[in-house]
This record gives sequence, C-alpha cells and structure tokens, in this order.
Amino acid sequence: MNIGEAARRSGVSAKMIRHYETQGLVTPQRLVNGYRDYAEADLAVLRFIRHARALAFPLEDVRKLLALWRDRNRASADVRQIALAHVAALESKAQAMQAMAASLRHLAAHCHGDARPDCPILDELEKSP
Amino acid sequence: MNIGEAARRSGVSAKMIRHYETQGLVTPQRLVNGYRDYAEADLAVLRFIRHARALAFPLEDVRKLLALWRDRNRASADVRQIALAHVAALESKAQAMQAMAASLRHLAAHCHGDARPDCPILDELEKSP
DNA sequence: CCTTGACCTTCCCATTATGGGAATCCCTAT
DNA sequence: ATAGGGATTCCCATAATGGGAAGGTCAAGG
Repeated sequence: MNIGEAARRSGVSAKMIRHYETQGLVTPQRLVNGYRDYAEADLAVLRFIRHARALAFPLEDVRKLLALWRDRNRASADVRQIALAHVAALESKAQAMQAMAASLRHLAAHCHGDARPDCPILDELEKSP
Repeated sequence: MNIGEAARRSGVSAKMIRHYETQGLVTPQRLVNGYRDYAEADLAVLRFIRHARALAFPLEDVRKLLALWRDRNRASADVRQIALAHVAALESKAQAMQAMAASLRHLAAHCHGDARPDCPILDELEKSP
C-alpha cells in the first residue's frame, strides 16, 4: 500500500512516516516508480510508534523499544527499565511545571487584577538576585 | 560593562544575552570597538528575563511582560491575565505528563521485569487501534 | 492522444530555547 | 611584537512536527 493509505490506516501522518523512515524506524519497500510500499508489518510498526509517541517516549526510546519488541529473546526487564526511566523523566518535568504553576498562581492570587499598576507578579520578576 | 560581566552579574549566559538581543528584549549600547555595553538598567532587564524564564514563560510572554513592566500606566489585570494563561498551559501540560506517567507506571507494575520476554508494556504499544 | 486530478517524490524552511564551535578582531600586559 | 583573554559574527545542532514548492506518476475520461 502507498504512504497515503498507510497514513490513514496507522494514524500517523505521511510527513511523519517519512521522517520515521529517515530515522531508520520503518523501512518500506520501494516500487519501481519510487513510491514507498508498506506491508502489514510496517503498519504494525507505525502503530507501535504512534502508541509510544502518545506516551511521549522520545524517538531514541522508541527505537530501543522496537528492537526489543522484535526480539523474541528479549528480557521484559529491559523494556521495564526504559519505561520506568521515562516515567521518572515525565514525573520530574511534570512536578517542575506544577511547582512553577503553583508559585505563579500564588502570585496571581495576590494581584489585584484591575486597572492599578502595582502587581506582585512583576515585583517577583524584578527581584535582584 | 561588557557582555562577560553582564553575564556574570545577571546569571544569563553571554550566548543567551546575545540571543535576547536579536529578539529585541535587551538593547545595549555599543562601544566604538563594536563591543556591547550594558548599563545597570540592562542588567535589571536580564534578571527579569531570567526570572520569567525560570517560570517557563515563553519569550513572547516575556516580551509582553517586559513591556508592561516598563509601562507605569499598566493595568495589573493585563499582567495577571498573561500569568494565568501561562499557569493554565503549564497545568495542562503537567497533567498530560502525569497521566502518561501514571498509565506507564501501571503497565510497568504488571511487567515481570525479569528475563522472560512477555511484557504488558509492549503488548500495549502493539495494540491495533 | 492529451489533459486533469489525485497521488507520490525530494528538498527547504520554520518552530523554541539553548549551546557548541570556528574564524576573526580587540585590548592589555609582558 | 606577542600571548592571553575577551568580544564579534556566523553556522550548526538539538526534537518532533508541519507547511509548502517543484516535479514525477498514474488512472480516468474527453
């Protein structure tokens, strides 16, 4: 099947499918006319990538996960290790963001939010250190 | 003062100071030899930017906040509106990440994590839809 | 036989913020 | 003079995604 149908059936845009190919994640056949030709197995790979990306795995991780997926002799420990490292990264970023949000929310709560110019948010940003 | 000292005293790298200049956020004088020359007011701006970036405000927001900061007739409502919109963005991203983390954590909890190949994490990524 | 439309191909550009590194210039102290 | 430490500009790279151009391919239909 051509890239358009592969995109429709995998839920991955044609643009991204080509990109994943440059990254070595999918390797479709080529027809004589130069068109990419996707097999069902390629579709499965594309869906795998989509699911992994939906969980925000970076492509580097996706590459490793794909390799493990294909490896019948993999150790589930390897998969789990990648997943848990990613979980840690996600949680750390999420926490950092929520800390920023909380601190800003606190400042905003003390801001009149009217026509007056004085504002604790700007006061905070203005501090010297 | 030259860019090196400005970097030291503001906590912003020389590289980023130059970048902020290309974005129109800081506009130091130039000496005859072409060197940038920072006044105390520029330092204050750089610190302001650093604080705003520490709260993950995108540069576009920083630009607006700087304008309001300089405007003696600003309405604190405008500042607050920018801040709260950013808070909403932060919280939404943080929530999305935590949802992903939670779902992955759940999958990982059901993964043996040993030498066996079967793994619910891969099973999930492999699903058809 | 040729046109039209829907595909496909590759290539370039942009996004956001940050940094690395090269080539070149400037100034000061030896 | 020359060596060292800064400074300047310019290019490149990051991660993932998309926009868009220029041109090739193919099937249907006049």
